[in-house]
Amino acid sequence: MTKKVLLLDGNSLAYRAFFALPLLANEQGIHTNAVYGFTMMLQRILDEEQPTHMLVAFDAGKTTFRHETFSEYKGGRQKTPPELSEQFPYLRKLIEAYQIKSYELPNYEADDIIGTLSREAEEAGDEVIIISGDKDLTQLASGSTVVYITKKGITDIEKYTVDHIQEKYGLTPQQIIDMKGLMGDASDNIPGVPGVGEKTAVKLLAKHGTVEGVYRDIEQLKGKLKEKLEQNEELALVSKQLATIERQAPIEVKVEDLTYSGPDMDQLQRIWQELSFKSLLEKLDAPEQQQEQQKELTFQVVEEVVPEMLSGAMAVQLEMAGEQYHTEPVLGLALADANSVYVIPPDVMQASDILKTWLEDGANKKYLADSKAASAAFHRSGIDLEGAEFDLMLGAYIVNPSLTYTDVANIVREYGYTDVSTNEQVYGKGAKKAVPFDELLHEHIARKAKAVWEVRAIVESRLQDNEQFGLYHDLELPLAVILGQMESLGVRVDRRQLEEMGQELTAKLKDIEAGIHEAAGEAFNINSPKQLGVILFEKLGLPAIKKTKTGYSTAADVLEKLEGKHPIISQILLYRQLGKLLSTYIEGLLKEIHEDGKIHTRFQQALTQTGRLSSINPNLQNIPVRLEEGRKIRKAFVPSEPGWVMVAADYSQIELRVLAHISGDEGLVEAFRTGQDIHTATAMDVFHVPADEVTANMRRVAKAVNFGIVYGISEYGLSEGLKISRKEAGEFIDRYLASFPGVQRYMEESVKQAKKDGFVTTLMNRRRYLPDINSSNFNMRSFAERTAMNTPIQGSAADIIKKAMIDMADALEQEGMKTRMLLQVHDELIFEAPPEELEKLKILVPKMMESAVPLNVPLKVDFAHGDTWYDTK
DNA sequence: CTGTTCACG
DNA sequence: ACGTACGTGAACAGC
Repeated sequence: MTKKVLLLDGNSLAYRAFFALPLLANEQGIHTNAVYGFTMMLQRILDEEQPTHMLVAFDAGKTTFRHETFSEYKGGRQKTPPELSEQFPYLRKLIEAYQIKSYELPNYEADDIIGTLSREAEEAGDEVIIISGDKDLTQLASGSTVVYITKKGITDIEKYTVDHIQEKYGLTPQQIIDMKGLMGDASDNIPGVPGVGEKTAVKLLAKHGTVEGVYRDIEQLKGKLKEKLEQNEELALVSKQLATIERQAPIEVKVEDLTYSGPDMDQLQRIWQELSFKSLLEKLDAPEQQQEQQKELTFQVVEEVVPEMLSGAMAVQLEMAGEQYHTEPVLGLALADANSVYVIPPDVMQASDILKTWLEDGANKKYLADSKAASAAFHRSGIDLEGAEFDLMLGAYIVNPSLTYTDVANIVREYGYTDVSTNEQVYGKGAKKAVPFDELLHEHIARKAKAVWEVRAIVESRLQDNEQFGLYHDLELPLAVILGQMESLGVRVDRRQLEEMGQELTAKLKDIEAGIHEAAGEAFNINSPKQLGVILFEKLGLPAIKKTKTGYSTAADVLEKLEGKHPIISQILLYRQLGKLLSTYIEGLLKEIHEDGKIHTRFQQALTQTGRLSSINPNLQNIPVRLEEGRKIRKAFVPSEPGWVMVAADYSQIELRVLAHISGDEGLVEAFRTGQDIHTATAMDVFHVPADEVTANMRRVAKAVNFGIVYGISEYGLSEGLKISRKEAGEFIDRYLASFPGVQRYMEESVKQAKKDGFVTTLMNRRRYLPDINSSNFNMRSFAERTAMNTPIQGSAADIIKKAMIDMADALEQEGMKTRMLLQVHDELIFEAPPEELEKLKILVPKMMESAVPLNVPLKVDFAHGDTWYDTK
């Protein structure tokens, strides 16, 4: 029988896991992230691969035979952080519990052990999988050996087969060694040839095969490259030698000794407990045991609500089986305080005036898991909830927006409370999802209410500690009420209008489709990038510009570059554009119109990492506007009262104004204070010309640079945005930062703050944690750095419009106006209004929005109205 | 259930 | 050298 042999690079994987995950710790304060990451990876591999033989190889000691060749090998490496060193004993114990063999050999590295064993296994005709975080190991790939290299994260894996290496580098596995020889490896301090990087190395090897081949043919080369190669021949050969994995190490283990037959479950459970791997333990002993672990809870299912049950402050859990709280049936209501828990079935709830009165009295404080969902659902039953004093989801979101807030059980677990089951445990998932029998359901609702009651104080104290209580209590909490009202009110949509547009579009699409099929010479699915790729790049022979993971890219920017090369391209672009309108906006929106003729979106208030809202079922924050054909969709969004008008008010350049404020950059502040066109002003400074000499192109460039600045600029990003070279993009950035030194300072400070504190903040002290900011992985770190620059800007803008919404809602009520706020689209607010209020609104709306938060530059709001949303321009 | 594409700010 | 602009949601194809 052939064996399936798994060889793991213990040190490399532990390092990867350590840097990929935030610093977790168990109850004794021992850090566990590396062991945890290793475990997750291991579990996944065991599930997927089901090996018959396994070994974890470790490096032994500091020096190896390679140091005899090159004493600086792996020199300049940072010392292993103590937070990681302390985890190695646990890692060993864990491997022991899995009953996996481990091995190390003085003077050799883990690579060499793996190299030697994989050779033996191959010779015996066995299948081998090598797992490491180090790409060096890919040199071991062969017909029967695949090398898995962890990608960002730890459970994500890239599989290096011979073919994959060929495709990715155009090299054989053996040539990986030659590549390392030429380009070196900074992390192992292998020098390589100075000035030769991956690109050059690959080019050379494609032509000359090996390092030796390059030097054999050295006379064919010329210029700088030849010079560099000649000067460093010795270095190249030594580097190659260093990069070569020893496949004949004097190891004492044999492949036959590595049999794997599963973990010792008792031992595994013990070590997981020691490390506090709760989620893994749960998986281990299924839901039954989890139920048993919960503390007993007494609750009373009531047939009638009596005043004695109701106190001045209670947790209120209104249970629905799904997320769509605008339509989802109510399954029951639970009330909890320190002394008692009551569960009220839906019919009892509906019938009780006592309960309705209590819920509508703001003097009674309610603590809820999701106040917006509850009040929207109560609203359907004719109950106007008042006095929502605590919202678990919002509180937890403000403490840390990076977690997902969909389930009470998962939220309260973050705060150490475990006496409640997850929705999945109670309702099941996928096809098996169902409402359970009453006893189970009632207990679940009761436990949720109790959990909210118990956890409230902890969440609030965390908010206080972080100086975020104000943000939570005075911004997000009142906003939830307003959003709930906006959602319940809904937006009126003209069904007929959409249907007519749909018919036109359908006819047009049919014509275009026929034209495309004719041009292609066959019928195919234009919506399938795979089929389309074959037609364009194989059948029609157009040049493939970009590739995706799965094949040719056919994205719009690629197709645009091909326009003019073949008439089919512009037809495809048009087909895509109109197809999107039909399926997403015509058919999609029609499906979302409720019986009242309105669309009731849901604003997610605890989702984005920056503090913005998002809109779902449907998304009303991405209704087309940039292209006229799409913009017409907005004609279907109409006032819900006859004769009323739609009103739109949007902030002009809010993000750049926020940047001016928080950076304090004098030039930027001055430009806004004097009311200049900001892109023109930027162009003047960047190109050193007076206003009347700024050309349209200069302004276009300045605008793109401004965009880039807000996003956390990178040369590459700007070069893509402007379709110019990276070098030119870099020059624009340098000139911008020289012109606006305050902005440069802000960028540096943001990154510095993130590195020091682990998070960045907005104007109102919203936080975003950036665990990757000190990552050793360039990509992850760069991403985190751009995020550190962007989040305070985008997030502060979100803070401002949220405050404006609260002020605006207050003002409308104060003034006793009929106007209704309907939608928020990040920097604009949409209303419907009776015409007689228009004159007043023209003053009031900009005033409230502009004064929401005082900045050191003015905020500016543009106001428009019309018969439909389309006409508010 | 994931990847690609495309709509918005 | 690395391979990206920041933040979202929905439809569709193809496993």
